[in-house]
Amino acid sequence: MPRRDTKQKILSAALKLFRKQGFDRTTMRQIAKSAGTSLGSAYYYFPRKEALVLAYFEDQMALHEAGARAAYQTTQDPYERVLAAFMVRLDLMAQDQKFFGGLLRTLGEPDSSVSVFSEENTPLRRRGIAILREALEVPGVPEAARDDAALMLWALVLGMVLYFVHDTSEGAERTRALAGRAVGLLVPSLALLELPQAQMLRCELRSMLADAKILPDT
Amino acid sequence: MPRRDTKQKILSAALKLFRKQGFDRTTMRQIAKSAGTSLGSAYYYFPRKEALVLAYFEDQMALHEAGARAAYQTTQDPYERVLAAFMVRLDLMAQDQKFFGGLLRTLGEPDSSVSVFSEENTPLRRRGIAILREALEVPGVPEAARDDAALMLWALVLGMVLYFVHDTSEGAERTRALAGRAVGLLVPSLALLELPQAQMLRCELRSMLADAKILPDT
DNA sequence: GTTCAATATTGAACGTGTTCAAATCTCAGG
DNA sequence: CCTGAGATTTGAACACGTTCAATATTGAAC
Repeated sequence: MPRRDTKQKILSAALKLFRKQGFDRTTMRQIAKSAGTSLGSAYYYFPRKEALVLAYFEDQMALHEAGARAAYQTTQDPYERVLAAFMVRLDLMAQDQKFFGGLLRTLGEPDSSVSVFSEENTPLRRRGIAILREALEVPGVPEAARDDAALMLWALVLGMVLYFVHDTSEGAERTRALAGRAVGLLVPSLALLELPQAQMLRCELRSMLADAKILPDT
Repeated sequence: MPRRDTKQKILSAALKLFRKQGFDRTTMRQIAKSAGTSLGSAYYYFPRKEALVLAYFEDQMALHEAGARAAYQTTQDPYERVLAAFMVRLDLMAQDQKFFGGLLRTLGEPDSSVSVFSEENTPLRRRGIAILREALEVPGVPEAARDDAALMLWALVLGMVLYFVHDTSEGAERTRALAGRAVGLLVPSLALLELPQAQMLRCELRSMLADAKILPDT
């Protein structure tokens, strides 16, 4: 336990305020004060306001991985495994609807260090894709299709997050239902990716996404 | 021609500056000055900085519609028609890569009047979906699937825009190629939407997107 | 020309994200 | 204990998005 736990205090304070007031209505000054530190100190640890949300998202990744892996132990059905990964993600975000939009603010900033799509955050994307790929490591999914399927599922998770921040239903039940249906549509189609006709598309998709720095170079 | 054309002057000045400097690096003060008006005046016409990009996007919609319809005259092939709609969109955006991220900044703000997903901008979304649906009004596409297919294609356009702002290739050639491939994959699959099994999914998708205010209520 | 309601313009001011030089703290080494 | 390098904290200041009360303009009606 480090003597000075400032970074964690700031993040905790931020999350509490974000949950209560939302991203935009929470000021960095409030966060610093609530954390018992200065405004400059908050910026020392988090370069931008959005970085707070991103840091939280990163912290959650470990929980997501653990939760998903626990669920993977219970079933070999690809649909159920993928759905479990989606639901764990949603469970983790349950209290966070008011401020997860903050994560989306930087989507269109190719060079920003706090964009999910930035080069800096390649490891984060890699992990997000990897945990979904693990769901597909079962007999029902062709080996050759797993990488591309994981990528598609990752994009779908992003779409789900976008939908989630707009969802006004109790317990985000609409998001859950939609995710369930989307997964139910997509997962059985994975076999199509193994077809020879899809081969060229798959290679091109991967290379293009890598070039746009969305995917790690392979 | 109105005596005072301030709104248009501000928008023109903004676009010129955005193209040169990008969205974030262009200040409202610069825009107002360049338009020969005051900062407050700029805000009189555009409630937020992002509203400038949105207004431009709206203006482009008419051009998009015209361009797409012209292309639709030349072919009855659904793939070609849909692809044409996508390419017209990209042509219109060609000079705008540096600032189209500004349009994405508000994606995660459900209540913001300048979000593409906001209730205020339902007509805009409706038009975007409608022009794509027009592409599908040909014999090769089942009538029952056209609405849902148009919706999916609209989501794909959004994904394309997201990819576009990250694309570093000359003339956004990568975006073009990816769009071509994606359309080539999706359009032939439209027949699947007519299957009885897809019926329930389609109804549920529509109702959910409507409830999240992403789709117009029907 | 005058009047008046509606519209448009203005610029000072505010709030907030962010910056940064100065000061302080920490800890390992002597 | 002292020293010094590196890390951390600080708060004043800056820039910019945004606001808003006061003022000016416009155009229709008389």
